[in-house]
Amino acid sequence: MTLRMSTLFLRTLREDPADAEVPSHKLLVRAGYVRRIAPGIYSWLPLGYRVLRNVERIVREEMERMGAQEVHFPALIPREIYEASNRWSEYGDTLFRLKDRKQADYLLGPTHEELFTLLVKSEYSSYKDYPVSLFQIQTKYRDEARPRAGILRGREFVMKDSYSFDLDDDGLANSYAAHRVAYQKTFERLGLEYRIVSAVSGAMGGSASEEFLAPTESGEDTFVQCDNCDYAANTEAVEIAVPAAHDSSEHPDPQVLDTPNTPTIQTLVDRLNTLGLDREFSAADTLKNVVLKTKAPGTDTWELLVIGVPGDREVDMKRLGGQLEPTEVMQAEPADLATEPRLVKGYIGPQILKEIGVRYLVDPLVVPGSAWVTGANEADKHAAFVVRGRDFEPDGEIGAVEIRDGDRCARCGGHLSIAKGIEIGHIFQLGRKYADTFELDALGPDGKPIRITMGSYGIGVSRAVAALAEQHHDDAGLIWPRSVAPADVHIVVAGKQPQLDAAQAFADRLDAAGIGVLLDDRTDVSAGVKFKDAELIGVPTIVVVGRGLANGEVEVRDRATGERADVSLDAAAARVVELCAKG
RNA sequence: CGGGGUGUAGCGCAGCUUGGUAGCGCGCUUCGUUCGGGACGAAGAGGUCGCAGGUUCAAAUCCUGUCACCCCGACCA
Repeated sequence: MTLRMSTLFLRTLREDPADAEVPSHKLLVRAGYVRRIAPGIYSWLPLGYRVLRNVERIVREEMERMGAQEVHFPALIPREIYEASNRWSEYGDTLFRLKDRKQADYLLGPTHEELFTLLVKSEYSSYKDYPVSLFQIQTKYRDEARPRAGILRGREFVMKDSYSFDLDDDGLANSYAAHRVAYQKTFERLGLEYRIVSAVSGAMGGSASEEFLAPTESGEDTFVQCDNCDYAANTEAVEIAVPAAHDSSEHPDPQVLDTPNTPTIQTLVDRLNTLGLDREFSAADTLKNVVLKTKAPGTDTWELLVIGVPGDREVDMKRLGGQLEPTEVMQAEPADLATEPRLVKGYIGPQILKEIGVRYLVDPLVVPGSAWVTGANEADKHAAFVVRGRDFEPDGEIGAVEIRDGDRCARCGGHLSIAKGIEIGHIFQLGRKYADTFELDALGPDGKPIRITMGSYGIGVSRAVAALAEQHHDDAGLIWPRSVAPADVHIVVAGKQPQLDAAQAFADRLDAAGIGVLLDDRTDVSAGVKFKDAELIGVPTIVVVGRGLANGEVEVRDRATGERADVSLDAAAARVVELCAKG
């Protein structure tokens, strides 16, 4: 089909919109793909909607190829359904709630586990029906605290979500693996560069969970990757290599030191090095004990928790929070500390925590048998040679330190580096949470019910458009992969009537061959404007019908590489057809 | 929720300190010239200066309140 720019509903902008920060947002607005309606809510204009539909099409094809079947649920959902899973209250402010004329409560679906589970429950009852995978491509609503970056994080967005239903864990593992492969194919076809990273499985325990991240500067997810092996993980889930355990007998007995006015690690290290202790101390020799508080789900009381990390490291609250979920964790405030007078701010050591009944977890870097300088639980005093396993025993280990560039890979010892990415997909083994909630059972061959186990899989469809724009652009504009581009070829008419006529005929010829054409047949703008617009819009191949036409030639340009070639009309047509066949 | 910033024409901005006829660029309309890298000239259309109240002879400008939006953080599949 041919889109004519003389009548296309499109207005490109010469300048970046004032409210845009990231490249995808700037370019999608400038090129006339989307327009903002409200924070995190966007309209899709003709070119943008074509890209969105192309992404949808590829996602749909790959889902169907792996055997999932498409359904479509309402976005408007009555409260009762969310009440059953307790999410009407649990979801909090992120849920869009509304009332109908009878004052009955409704919500706009932020995700659809309940509806999928209920649908399967209502239709299927025998083990012979399973396994089954269902998916939908749907508009989701989440009242995000802070929408940002255009369509990267919106309050209304398009998502493909699917669920697998299996009779046992092996079945679930198979469904999970099938989705994983389908996602790899999908993102490859979309032309998105991605990493599969291990994620925290969260409250459901032990099950596999992986995220598909598109590496880009503007991403909001931080992940860690090894430069030597293929290990990659979300910073919440990352594990880093730790030194070997020490033999605790090689350390001298603990020794209390006078360290007045040393409430911070730096002041402590400075002081240690003036004591003439026969060695140089650094922050890494100290054990920092950070007081936090936690609240288990369903309870109302906060409990103190002390985390021990090497003094040269910060505690990463995000990483910690991810592992402790669904328990909430926060920094303890002075008022919380005051409830336990034996905790002396700035001089806390783990030696007494058992005795006073405060839970103590250490980062794995605090290896068994290691000796530390740490607080002596007395103002202005620290203790040296405090040994894990001899002078204190933590209640457990938890990865708590902020990961640094250059930390070692737990698998191969290679260097880890930190990168940012956009989460474009997430697959995880949900298990029986919703099956339990809704009592989703199949009747087994022995006449006994079998509780179904589920997997949950999502692809951010509209977000993928933004991720593509982030990964595929240059200073001049967008550069779409052919698979999602709003057209296959952009024909620029640079000249008068003969050029226009020739371009029309050329467009018709390509159209007949099934090529998507964007024809710039505007007669009221200069060639320069058309070139700029073509680069901004980002169709992968540009054909200029201009002065070369006198010799029967047109110019074929590659948007990505900038390569140009003057060729005959026949050769140009053949070239375009060939390029599209490859894509 | 905390911190920072911005609201003036469709878009991007100046004007506000020191109150006195609301401006610039892009875009838009008409005519002419130009026509392969965001052309030129001429003539135009378009704004309750976020909203409300106050001070004043007079408010885009000063004061008070309020709303909205953007960015950073907290939070969040």
